Amino acid sequence: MDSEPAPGSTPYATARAHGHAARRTAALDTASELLERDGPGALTMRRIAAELGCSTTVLYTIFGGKSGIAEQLWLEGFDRLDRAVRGVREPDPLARLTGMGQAYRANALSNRAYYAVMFQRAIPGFEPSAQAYAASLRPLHALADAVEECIRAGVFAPADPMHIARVLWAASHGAVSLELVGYEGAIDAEERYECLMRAAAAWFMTGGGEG
Amino acid sequence: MDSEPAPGSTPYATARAHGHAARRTAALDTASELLERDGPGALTMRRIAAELGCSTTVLYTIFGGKSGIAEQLWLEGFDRLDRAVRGVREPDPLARLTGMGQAYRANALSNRAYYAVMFQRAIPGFEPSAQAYAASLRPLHALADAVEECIRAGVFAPADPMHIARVLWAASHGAVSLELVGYEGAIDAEERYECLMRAAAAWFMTGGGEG
DNA sequence: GCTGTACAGTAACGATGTTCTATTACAGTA
DNA sequence: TACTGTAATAGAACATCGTTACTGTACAGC
Repeated sequence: MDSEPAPGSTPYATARAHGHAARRTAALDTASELLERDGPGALTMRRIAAELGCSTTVLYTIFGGKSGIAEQLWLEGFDRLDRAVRGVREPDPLARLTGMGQAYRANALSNRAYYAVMFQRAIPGFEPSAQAYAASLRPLHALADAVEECIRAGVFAPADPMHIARVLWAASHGAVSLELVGYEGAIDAEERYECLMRAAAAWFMTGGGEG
Repeated sequence: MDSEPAPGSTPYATARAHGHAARRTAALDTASELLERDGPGALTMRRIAAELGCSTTVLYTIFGGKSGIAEQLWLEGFDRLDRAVRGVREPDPLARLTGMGQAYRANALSNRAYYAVMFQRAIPGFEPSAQAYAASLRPLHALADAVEECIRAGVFAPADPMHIARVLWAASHGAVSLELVGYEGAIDAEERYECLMRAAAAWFMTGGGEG
């Protein structure tokens, strides 16, 4: 889409001039588009290469293999989630926390394919590296920060913010996961989600987080 | 399920059907063993046939394809879950409900591969049929029954039992799902799980289920 | 014993991720 | 300018997957 080579220059020259970076981002853009448009099943090395106008060999030199591409998409998915969660700017701590919950669900619903890659092992052979895993914890830390402010504001009883954040994440994830799989009908999914969030929040207000 | 030719119940037809049924259960046993031993990735038509000592053609005549086998395993997974949940025989309604939650987690932990098939789309092309989906709701109804008794006993505030059951299931599923994926460390998984269950239960005791 | 049909085994087809091989395009030198 | 070396690429090949066409075979009914 960008990085049009100068007239007369060959692909080789372009790759060399811009380093692999341009080719790399172009490949990731293609993979991302393919993932969102046709789902994880359509994410094929040959298809990425075809849409990119090169052979699959290039993908192997850049990413090492399909797992390399999968990991980048995995990271992109968590980055989107992180931006969605951190984009909630409510001044009130509890409102921010519940807003983050809604942002979590909204992000999952509008990035279903990414969510499948992140949490449903949609790309068969892929397992995230420890490095990628560590990076994926950023949204959880954002949640924990909001929880900590709730505790400081006296809205939540004193407890380990990270513990509470993990519980809240698990609740959100469970509701959204079942909704995305199409389980138990999507009709009341939003109501169910908010009910679960309220339940968890109420519990931590009364100090249940300590037991 | 059916596949009985049925027109004219000649002894040969029934004998053939019996042989058919025997091969069918043998194939499912092999598939199940393969699934549990080597994971969903090892569930291959050729491999099932090899372990069974026949060609893949047989599997296609019996199950129609890999999706047919996947659906049987899917149903078996939900059947195990159902048996685990209904096996809780606590007389006290609330104790039974929390016991069911623990049974849910225990069943998932000891049937990881099945859980992956059921909730993580571990078999790429497989989508459960509407029939299978309906059958998979049995454990949810068991949960709803326990909830209803909690309401009748005055432990839970009056509300739609199915609604509460779904929320509880979502919470359980979220915690277990993250635990199975290896997310957020498995160290405090049990504590986290119980915390979430207590939070949800407490919420419905105070009548949060109506709002 | 013969015929027809339904099933099983073999081999093939298309597609996948991955790798091997040969070619090509460029940079640096004499 | 011509040569050499290196890096990247394309294309075909390999192993595997789900699936299916073809072929033989074994059994029920006459």
